[in-house]
Amino acid sequence: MSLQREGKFDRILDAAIEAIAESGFHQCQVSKIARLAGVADGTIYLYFKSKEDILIRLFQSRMGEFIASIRNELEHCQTTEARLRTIVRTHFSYMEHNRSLAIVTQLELRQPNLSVRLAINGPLLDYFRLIEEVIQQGIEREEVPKIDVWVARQMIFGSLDEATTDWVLARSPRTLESGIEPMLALFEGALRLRKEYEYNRFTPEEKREEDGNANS
Amino acid sequence: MSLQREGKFDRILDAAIEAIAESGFHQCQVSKIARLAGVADGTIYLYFKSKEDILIRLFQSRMGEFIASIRNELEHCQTTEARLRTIVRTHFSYMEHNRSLAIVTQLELRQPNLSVRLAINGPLLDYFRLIEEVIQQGIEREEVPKIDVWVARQMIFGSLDEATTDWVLARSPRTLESGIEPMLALFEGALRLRKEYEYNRFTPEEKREEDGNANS
Amino acid sequence: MSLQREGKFDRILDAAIEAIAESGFHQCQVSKIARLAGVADGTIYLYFKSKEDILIRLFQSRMGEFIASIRNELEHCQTTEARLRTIVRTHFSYMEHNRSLAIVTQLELRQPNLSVRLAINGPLLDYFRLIEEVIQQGIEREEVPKIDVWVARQMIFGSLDEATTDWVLARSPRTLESGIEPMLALFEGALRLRKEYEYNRFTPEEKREEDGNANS
Amino acid sequence: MSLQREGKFDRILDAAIEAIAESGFHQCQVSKIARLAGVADGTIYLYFKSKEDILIRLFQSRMGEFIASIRNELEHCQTTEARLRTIVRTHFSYMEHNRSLAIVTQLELRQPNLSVRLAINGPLLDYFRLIEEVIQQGIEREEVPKIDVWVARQMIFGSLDEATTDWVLARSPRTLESGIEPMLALFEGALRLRKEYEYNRFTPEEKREEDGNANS
DNA sequence: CATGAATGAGGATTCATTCAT
DNA sequence: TATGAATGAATCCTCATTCAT
Repeated sequence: MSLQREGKFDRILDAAIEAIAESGFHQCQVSKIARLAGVADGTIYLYFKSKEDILIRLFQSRMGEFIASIRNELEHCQTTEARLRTIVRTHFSYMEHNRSLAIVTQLELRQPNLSVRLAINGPLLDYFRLIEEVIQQGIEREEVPKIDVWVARQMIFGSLDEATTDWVLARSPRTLESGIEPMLALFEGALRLRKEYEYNRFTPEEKREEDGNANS
Repeated sequence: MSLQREGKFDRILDAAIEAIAESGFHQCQVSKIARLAGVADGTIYLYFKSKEDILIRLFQSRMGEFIASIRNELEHCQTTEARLRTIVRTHFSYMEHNRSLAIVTQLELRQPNLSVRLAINGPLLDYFRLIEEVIQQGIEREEVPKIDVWVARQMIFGSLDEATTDWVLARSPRTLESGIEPMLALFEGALRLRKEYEYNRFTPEEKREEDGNANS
Repeated sequence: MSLQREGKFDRILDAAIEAIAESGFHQCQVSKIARLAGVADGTIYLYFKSKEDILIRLFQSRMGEFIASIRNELEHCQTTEARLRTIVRTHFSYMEHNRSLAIVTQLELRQPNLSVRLAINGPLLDYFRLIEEVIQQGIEREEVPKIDVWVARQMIFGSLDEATTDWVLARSPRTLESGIEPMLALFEGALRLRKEYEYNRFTPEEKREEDGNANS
Repeated sequence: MSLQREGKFDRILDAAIEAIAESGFHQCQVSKIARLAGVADGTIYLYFKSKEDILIRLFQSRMGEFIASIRNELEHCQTTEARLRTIVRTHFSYMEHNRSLAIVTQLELRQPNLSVRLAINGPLLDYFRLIEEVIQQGIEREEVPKIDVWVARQMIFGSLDEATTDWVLARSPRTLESGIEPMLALFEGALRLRKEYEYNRFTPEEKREEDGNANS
């Protein structure tokens, strides 16, 4: 029963992503989502409080997965460089492999609507915190000089977000993933990242390990 | 006559900025803008094609001014560092001194609506081009290594935009202008900016000049 | 379900006839029709595409019934005289017994609006064809000399229509039905109708039969 | 001055006929009429009370001319046949030579609007009276049996009107004037018109005179 | 007389949401 | 749980008319 519930919940969420990506949140009627999900209009309201709630829960659910998967990958990273690389790579490839979701995230979720913004804030602040932790850790590990963590986070998230929006709007014909290395290089410069091998040149085993991660 | 026309055009635009910033574009009735501007509802439509057209022309007009003023200031800059500083400083202080406009720009203009996006694209691409020109010039002047100009622009604009949105949403209690120096430091690192005095250490007079500019 | 649907469709149509006859099509708000029909405003749009569509479907529906009932009565007529009488009598009595509909038909449906005219044309041409068939048949049966069928139809329909409009506008205090016999006499003269008894004076049984029909 | 006044009055009227015929009364903005007439919007209101007043005065003016010209021609007619012929011929050829006016008369003037109808009624009743007089005179001169004058007028006007509307709507490819003779034949039959030569076969001079008129 | 910029009333329609079944 | 027919709130825009010049 609960499984069936979740089945329908996710079916509606998936239908919503496609429908909203296709026609936009306002243009997309609840009845279209219902049709795509194979349920009656009224059934939507057994799982979601409102149309807006679909958008919010959609973001919370997918963004939660996204952050969890980054956190998981970060576990295996030894260096700040590797951590940054993980963030950039995961951000770009996740978006590139979920274009409909990216459209919703980059365009439709930018609703000037207060309640949407507030609800979105939660997962977004989680992501911000994650980025800030990586920077903070870099500072503590002395890979990064004492910089303004808040502003650095703005830079990192803002850059990733802008690149993703550019790609969604097809402002350039490039793939999103082709931006990983150049973006990473900028971040490393911005953070004055001292690479492991630069100061740890006598512990080549660490370096190798890290290289492996970096190239994966 | 034409003067009066322009007077009314701008009065409506100013009224729209306040009204939209206060209640949001969709929630804000045309009659509210008319009331604020001190004209009849119908008069709006002598100057604008539609409610949406107000939003579009608003952005085009104010963003045009903004870009023109940056371009003007850039004329007087001798170094890439000074140019970057001009961009960051002008961006942040313009927004901080026009909070209602910033709200409209950062929140209301992010309409997922296609025709709005298309109309907004023009001035936005102008701004992108301006940033890219600064970077390109830096490369040509060998102040900046050969980097990916497109991605660097994404970083710079994305960072400024995210910082502005953070400030508008009051995600932090900081002023926007307090972010100028830290953000600039990040950009300089990202671009591996070779400062004038580093390689021109024998022409200290230039350095002083540039410093003066930077502190203005 | 479908029965309820039809029930509501007709209730809206009846409400529309009353409301439009009372205040005119343009003056009559959709919400007034909804109120009269006992449904919500939005419900109207489950059954009709637009306010104009109500007017069109109204004519198609009622004019369809009207033509069908004439066609049905014509089946039992043996002579052209009887057929003409059926047309005149049915036209006048139908209108006289449905004054609101007549008002809509004679006044409101004369919208100079193209899409209304086009939609109305269908049933109207049906009626024209019906009249022309009666005349043509009269010619073939040699009750009527070879006249211009098209012009004869114009005369018959034009006369009936004008008389109905006169009555609707109360240009005379007469009842519409009091015009049946005089109008019929004119038509018979116009068509030089050779009455049955004139050339069939030796088959009085036919005459009687036809008289019976004519007076029914 | 008064001449100039009339000049402008008529220019506006002519502009209105073209504009209304082209786009319909409701679709045709006052400013379009003003542009066509070469005057400012406000000037219209120096000559007409309202937009509706244009329509009304237009009909009164042109219909007045039309009726006057028929009355004038009727003066020279000796027989009812000649008079009927004059009415049919003048009606059809006037309309055929003034198509824009015909469009306005047959379509746009059929406004379900009460004040328009009332104002139109005047000239229309004049025309009705004119027709009725011809019939009445026919009865008095014993060219026509004692028939219902009111209904006969309905038939005559209704037929002419319907034929004109058919032509305006291009329901048939025929010219309007090709309907003169067939229509006249129908009217003569309807009125049981005793032609002069039938009962005056001993006064051939009258007959000749009338023939001449009839063929003109 | 002439202008034309300014006025402001007025209503069809959509679609998220409900609730009887 | 699931349905889907019914609900009804909420607003942009047009354009005839005015009146200061």
